[in-house]
Amino acid sequence: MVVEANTPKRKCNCLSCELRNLVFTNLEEEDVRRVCESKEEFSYAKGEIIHSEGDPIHYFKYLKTGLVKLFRLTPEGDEQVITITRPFEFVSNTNVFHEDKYSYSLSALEDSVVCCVRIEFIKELILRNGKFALNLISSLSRTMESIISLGLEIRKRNLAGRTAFVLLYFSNEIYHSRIFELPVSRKEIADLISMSSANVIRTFSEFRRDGIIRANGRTIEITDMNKLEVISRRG
Amino acid sequence: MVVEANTPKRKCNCLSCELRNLVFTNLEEEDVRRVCESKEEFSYAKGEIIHSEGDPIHYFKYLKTGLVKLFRLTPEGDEQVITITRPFEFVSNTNVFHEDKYSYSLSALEDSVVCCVRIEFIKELILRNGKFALNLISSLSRTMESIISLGLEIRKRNLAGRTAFVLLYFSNEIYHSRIFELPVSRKEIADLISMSSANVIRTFSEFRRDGIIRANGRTIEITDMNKLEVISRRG
DNA sequence: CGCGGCTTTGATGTTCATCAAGTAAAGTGG
DNA sequence: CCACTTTACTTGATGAACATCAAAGCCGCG
Repeated sequence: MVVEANTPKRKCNCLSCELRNLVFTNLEEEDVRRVCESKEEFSYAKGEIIHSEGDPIHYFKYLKTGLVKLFRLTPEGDEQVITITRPFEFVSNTNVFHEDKYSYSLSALEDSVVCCVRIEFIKELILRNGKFALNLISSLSRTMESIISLGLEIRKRNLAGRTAFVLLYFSNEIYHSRIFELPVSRKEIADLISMSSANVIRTFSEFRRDGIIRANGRTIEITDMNKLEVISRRG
Repeated sequence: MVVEANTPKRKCNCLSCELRNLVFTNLEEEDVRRVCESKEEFSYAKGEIIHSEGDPIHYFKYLKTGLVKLFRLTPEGDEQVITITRPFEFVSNTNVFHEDKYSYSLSALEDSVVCCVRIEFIKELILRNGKFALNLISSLSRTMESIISLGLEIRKRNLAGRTAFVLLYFSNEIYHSRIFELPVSRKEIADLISMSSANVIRTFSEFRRDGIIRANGRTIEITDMNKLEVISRRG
């Protein structure tokens, strides 16, 4: 699953970027032009590593298109998945501003495009432009807060509740559909909710037997949304 | 344990505050003076609520002295403890900049003093002073990152590992001593590590039987640091 | 075609929550 | 200051939840 990064560069025009207002709001046109020239846009194929724990941080990154998985490795070598998110929800990594190395790894679950701006440049903008700084703080807080909240939601549930919660998460937050293609293996779901993969699979099977979902490989259809929500709520 | 807030005000001189460099570094003396005049300092007795989930956010707060517990209530009414921290480690709440109401409650585990600055004033400083903004981003990231990390550490361990981890956390991070007074009940530890209080107590008893700790009420002495670290590492 | 990784299911034992009962400790009102 | 109440703590017993191991099926890829 781990593919070595092969990252063709592209360029788009930041002035007309639909994500401009996510981070680069409140900038003069002149500054946007400078961001646009200095930025680098990297594409990653499904499965590629975007960066690894311990890599030096050079860029402020945000996800433009695709879907990514933030995770870390335990000393024993298994993965702990921290979050799985879409663009708009993931602005940069969590520790650009207080560390010089990444604490967590990031990989692409779907083909993804990541916009990278040299971190010194971002810092310069913060120093010069207060509105930009204020907006950036707000985005970063939102990103980190949603990671914290996800952790709490997982921690308070049992196996069935966690599994239901994750299915609803994909359905409601990621794909906005009752039918979707899981972007992750059963094992990765297990790594996200801190349970064994065998038991995640078993729970899927139970949901299937109870007519709550239809599951064919990675294709999932939620057939009884109410029941799934009940399980998630008091599981 | 929940005591209604009774909050005498005090004033100190920010120019000579030992915490000045935590947040209010890179400010002109004039601005520090303005912070100093506008700020309000509240004292809370052990057990008092500093603010509750849902309260409107008026202040940027940071802990000056004492020890606090950040937590939230589940719909079923039990507490989930998010973190327990000392000054320097806790700068404001996690969502001043992207919400208008608190997501989490905060209470004092020891007599505590909280410095409060009107949030509009902080925003004004961010707008005017880039160095201040950059430093603040760094502090906020550090705070949130340590919460995320704590959650991951807890999630990857079992009952004994979590209990050992928490004891080491108090010993190493909070009290810097092998002997200390627990600032929390067994139940609160259970709420932090997401286990039942009966089993936390049982684990304490096992540690006592195995000569790893001496526990007399809330007085804890770690007598076999190595063994506790081993349990924490692979529990 | 064969290999290796992901998935599935069952069997087994460990870990954990829950219930219950009892003790200690700490506040409360007379 | 003592009786009373409440809250925290403690331990055991029981069953439910979960991890682990093992075997077999499936699927994609070289």
